[in-house]
Amino acid sequence: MQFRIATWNINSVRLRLPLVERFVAEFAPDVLCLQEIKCREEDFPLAALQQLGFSFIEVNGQAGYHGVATLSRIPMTRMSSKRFCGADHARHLATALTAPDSGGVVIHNVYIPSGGDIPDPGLNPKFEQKLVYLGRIAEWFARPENRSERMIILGDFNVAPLENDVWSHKQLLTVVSHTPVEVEHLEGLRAAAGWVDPVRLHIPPTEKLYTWWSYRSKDWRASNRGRRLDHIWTTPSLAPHVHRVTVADAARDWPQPSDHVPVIADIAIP
DNA sequence: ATGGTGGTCCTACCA
Repeated sequence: MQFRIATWNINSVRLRLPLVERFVAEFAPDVLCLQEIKCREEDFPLAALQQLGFSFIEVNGQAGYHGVATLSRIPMTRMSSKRFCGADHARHLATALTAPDSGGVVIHNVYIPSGGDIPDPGLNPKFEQKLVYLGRIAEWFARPENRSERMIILGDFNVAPLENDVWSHKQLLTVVSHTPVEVEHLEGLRAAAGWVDPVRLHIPPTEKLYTWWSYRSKDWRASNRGRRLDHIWTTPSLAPHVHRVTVADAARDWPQPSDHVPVIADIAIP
């Protein structure tokens, strides 16, 4: 079985429902993981998204901020929604594909805290919370009972780990999202389950690659001061079966865009 | 060096 999975920080699913519809029409994902839906479950545009063919939809939402949702055309069940940093934030949703030929793939859709402006956990509680979140989610995946052979973790990680994941490694070393301490914490999460980054297997680390461009620039493509904040990782056994990856950067030019663009992986389940 | 934009939901807070 082959399927296409995508992650997209949508920055309000209600406001940008037309963009989700356009993305689905143009890119036909079988599984779509959204972050920053910014609504409660009861306000989620369920019927409109079911009409796009997603018969299986799970939502972990809250009013106004954060929130994640996982939509699937393939049979899928909800597993859990953890609060890794203690705060009452809707930032995680685990589901599992249940179709017999889907390999029982477990999908962790995450929205890691942004971390505020000052990269010092002593001065900035938001930065501390980000590091705590990364530490706790790593601890969770380090426990064998929380792992399985075929897993995907994807979402807005709010960390650009590699030098070519940002427009200027040197200038962003002290900017939240690319500081060494965040990169170390993200590496802790990666190592906890032996996660592989198949996006960088397909697009080599020597190439610049971004998934986010700030709203605060006149011409995002001309200035191109982007960062790769959105990621799709798989367990080692799944990584060789990711046969294509796409960053749908055209979506950054759609009307009233999100500041993030979708990242897509095509996976053939062995 | 600074301020630049955008979403939620009514006043700041968050990104």
